[in-house]
Amino acid sequence: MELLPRSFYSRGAAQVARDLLGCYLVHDCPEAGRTMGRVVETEAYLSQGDPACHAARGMTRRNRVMFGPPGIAYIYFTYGMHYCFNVVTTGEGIPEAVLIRALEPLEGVDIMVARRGKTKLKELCSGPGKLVQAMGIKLEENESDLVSGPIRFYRDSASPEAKGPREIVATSRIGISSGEDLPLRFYIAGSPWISKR
DNA sequence: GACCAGATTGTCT
DNA sequence: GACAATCTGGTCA
Repeated sequence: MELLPRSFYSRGAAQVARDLLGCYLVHDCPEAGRTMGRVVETEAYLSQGDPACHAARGMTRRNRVMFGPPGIAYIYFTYGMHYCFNVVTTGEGIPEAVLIRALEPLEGVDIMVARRGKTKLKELCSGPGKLVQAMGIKLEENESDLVSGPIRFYRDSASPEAKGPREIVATSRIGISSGEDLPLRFYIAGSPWISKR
């Protein structure tokens, strides 16, 4: 397992979104322990020509993290009860991010079950709000460093099969009311762990 | 399975 | 005051 370096995030959000598929998201929680999942679904939000991006109308208190350096967590609250976990990409002053939409649960499944109150494995991480709850990611971890903080991404450097997913599908994003035409949602073809077909 | 309404509150105009 | 990068549990088939 190899920690993704800062340079991984210093690229355009669409490229990072594709390359994160098949990587491993790890959260080391001091209280509950470690949880880990494999990224199977992502969405990119761009700084240019993307009305659905939070930063499309300039910097605000909520989205200011997107304007900072890449490799930082952007976590926000929405719909009055859910959180979404994003990765800031590209470069300082260029507000782009990748939303993590679904994971295949791998480690600490018992912890995820307890946090989610669901026993079906497919109900643990098959959606952006669900995986935040299952992984125990908290709003306080907004702006934390993905290279040195409690939330990190790894890739499997050993197995050639795990170097990348077999096939990536690009479709329109989910849950937005503008920019629906852009093919910026990516998932691993045939994965049973994604949020929707 | 598909479709739909309701929950619930921070953020921005 | 409107709306949100969602989830859940209900109905109907």
